[in-house]
Amino acid sequence: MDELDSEIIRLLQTDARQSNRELARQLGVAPSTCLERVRALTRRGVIRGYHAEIELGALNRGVQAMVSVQVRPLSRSVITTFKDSVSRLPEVLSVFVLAGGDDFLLHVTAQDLDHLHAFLLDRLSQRKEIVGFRTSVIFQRVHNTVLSRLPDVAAEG
Amino acid sequence: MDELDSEIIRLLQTDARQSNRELARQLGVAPSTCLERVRALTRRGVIRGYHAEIELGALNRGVQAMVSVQVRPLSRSVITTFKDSVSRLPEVLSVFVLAGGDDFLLHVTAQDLDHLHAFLLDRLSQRKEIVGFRTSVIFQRVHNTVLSRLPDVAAEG
DNA sequence: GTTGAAAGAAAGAACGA
DNA sequence: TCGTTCTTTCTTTCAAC
Repeated sequence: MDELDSEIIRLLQTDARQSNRELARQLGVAPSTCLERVRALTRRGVIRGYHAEIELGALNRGVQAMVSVQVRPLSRSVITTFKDSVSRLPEVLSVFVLAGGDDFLLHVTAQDLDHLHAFLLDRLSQRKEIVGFRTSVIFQRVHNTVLSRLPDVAAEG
Repeated sequence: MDELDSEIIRLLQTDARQSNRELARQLGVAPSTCLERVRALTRRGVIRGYHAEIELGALNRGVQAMVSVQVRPLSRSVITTFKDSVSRLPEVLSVFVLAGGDDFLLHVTAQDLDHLHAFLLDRLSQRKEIVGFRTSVIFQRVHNTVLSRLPDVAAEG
């Protein structure tokens, strides 16, 4: 992970569809060098994939919400089963397994508030392992799609 | 947004770097047709961009957390200023503006727990508009990178 | 809106430094 | 590890359907 790798990662996060030639031109290296670097990054698992970002409204997903969930018992099997089945629901964008007060946080989308409500009642309330959940509608989201490598220094204190 | 558009969106969410030819082949249409559809989707803002997905550990971001934040006063200027400045911090992946008990939810990353702690103390605790925040470390995340269009039907009830 | 053909551009592999 | 060259493949335009 030298400077060149970091730059490649930055450029591909910004625009994953630019050509290898264009990438090489911006980096000031030969296309073959660039291609080999990208392959090595992919082989090492640093680059996990390339995804188009789609406007949620166009996917009939005009409403977003965060749902914090508590389940019981807190056994491995209950957590795994809940995580796997909930992440397969089409409304669910992300499932976060948390430490602390809540066990899960679900980032969900729906066509509108009626559909969100129906999702909560039909898909969550029915589950026996859920002992409580709390829903917060999302007014707005700011998403950083380009992440830099954090400096590799020790924390203070 | 017909069936062909939906399929293009699905395929580009799965792999944004596949060639237009390959896309066309999978859809059973001519490459020129596919190219024109992709352009139209981009022009209409349905396709917002193409991003490489990078392994967070490679970016020195081995620890993730969710931070729920309450700010006061709840004025437009306080909310906007907070949202804008926090979203510019390198540790912050997403800022969610919420309805309900908490005002914001921050998805943050850090090199380790020490750095996360330092971030909370140095970047959040210092802010005068924050009247409280609660941090939950993320054990695990399941992320759906391919989203289908939700069915366009009325909710029950 | 969709297609196929043609020109130009890029990818991918081999090889050498 | 990097750059050059060459062959194959792809992108993109455009006239026609």
